Amino acid sequence: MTSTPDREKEDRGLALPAGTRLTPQRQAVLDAIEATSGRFTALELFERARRSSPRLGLATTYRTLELLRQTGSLHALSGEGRPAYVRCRPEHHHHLVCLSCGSVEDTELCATPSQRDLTRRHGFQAKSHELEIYGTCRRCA
Amino acid sequence: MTSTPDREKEDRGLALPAGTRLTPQRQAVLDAIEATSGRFTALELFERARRSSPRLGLATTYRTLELLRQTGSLHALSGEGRPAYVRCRPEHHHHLVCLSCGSVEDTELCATPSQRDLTRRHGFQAKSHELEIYGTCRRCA
DNA sequence: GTTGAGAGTGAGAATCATTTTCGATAAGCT
DNA sequence: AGCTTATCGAAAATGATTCTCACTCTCAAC
Repeated sequence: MTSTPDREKEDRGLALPAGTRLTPQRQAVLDAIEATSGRFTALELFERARRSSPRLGLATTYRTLELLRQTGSLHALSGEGRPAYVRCRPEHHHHLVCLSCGSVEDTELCATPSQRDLTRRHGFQAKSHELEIYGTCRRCA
Repeated sequence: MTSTPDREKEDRGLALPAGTRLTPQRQAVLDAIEATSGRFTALELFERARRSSPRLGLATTYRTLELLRQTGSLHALSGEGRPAYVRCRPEHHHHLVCLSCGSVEDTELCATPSQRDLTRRHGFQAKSHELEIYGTCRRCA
């Protein structure tokens, strides 16, 4: 049944860190994320996950969110407004944030200043970067 | 004395929104920001500003931070660790965040996906963007 | 100089998100 | 079974920020 033992914890892209267990509670949180589109708050997620796992605790929800964040399956939106989370791809990507409806979309499109310019102008050695583009999404246009 | 009446509220780059008053309390907060290098928390700023304006309230400090944020003179760092703020230029710019010492530097260097690609791939109309580059700064290299 | 409207204020309470604590459970290993 | 460790839920604790409210200040109009 287990094609790749190491990957048993993956749930269509939502991955927990290696060495952690996929418990029923965590599964309930993963399912709740699957069932949600766009951004969500920790509390919203908790309430949704609780429908399928009534004894789920808020702390476990936060703990699971943190695990998912570690694997890059989740991104915490910190800017304007209340804190929120969005599901995202573990691979390199950026975010298109709609100022009208608040939806967040992943994009592979990427551009950054060259390392050469960074070194020359700032003596800075880049390791990673995050780009958020604000504007109007297709539906709100 | 006032070369440009409209600019009286500017304090070497730290600008309050038009129509707001530069009160002694706000001046104390601005001075405290001037006297600080790198990132600072709201509470640190409050305590420093309070030295020159002992009756200053924490709420006023937050209110002033928000005003400065509105004009782009200040950036709220939300990512890793405790919330903090950094002074920055009101003009368009991005941030170089040192993963070693936590310092934040402004840069004019900028690059984003083209509007053409955004439209074609996502139907997204970009209005603004924010880029944070993580890595190692000159001093920590 | 008085006045009135509205911006601005401090103190403390309230809110909100998140983390910690701790005793109880469950799972995995031997 | 017996031991070890991960995980859990509930509740308290924490930390940052915002709100409330009564009071003060500024400034233009009288």
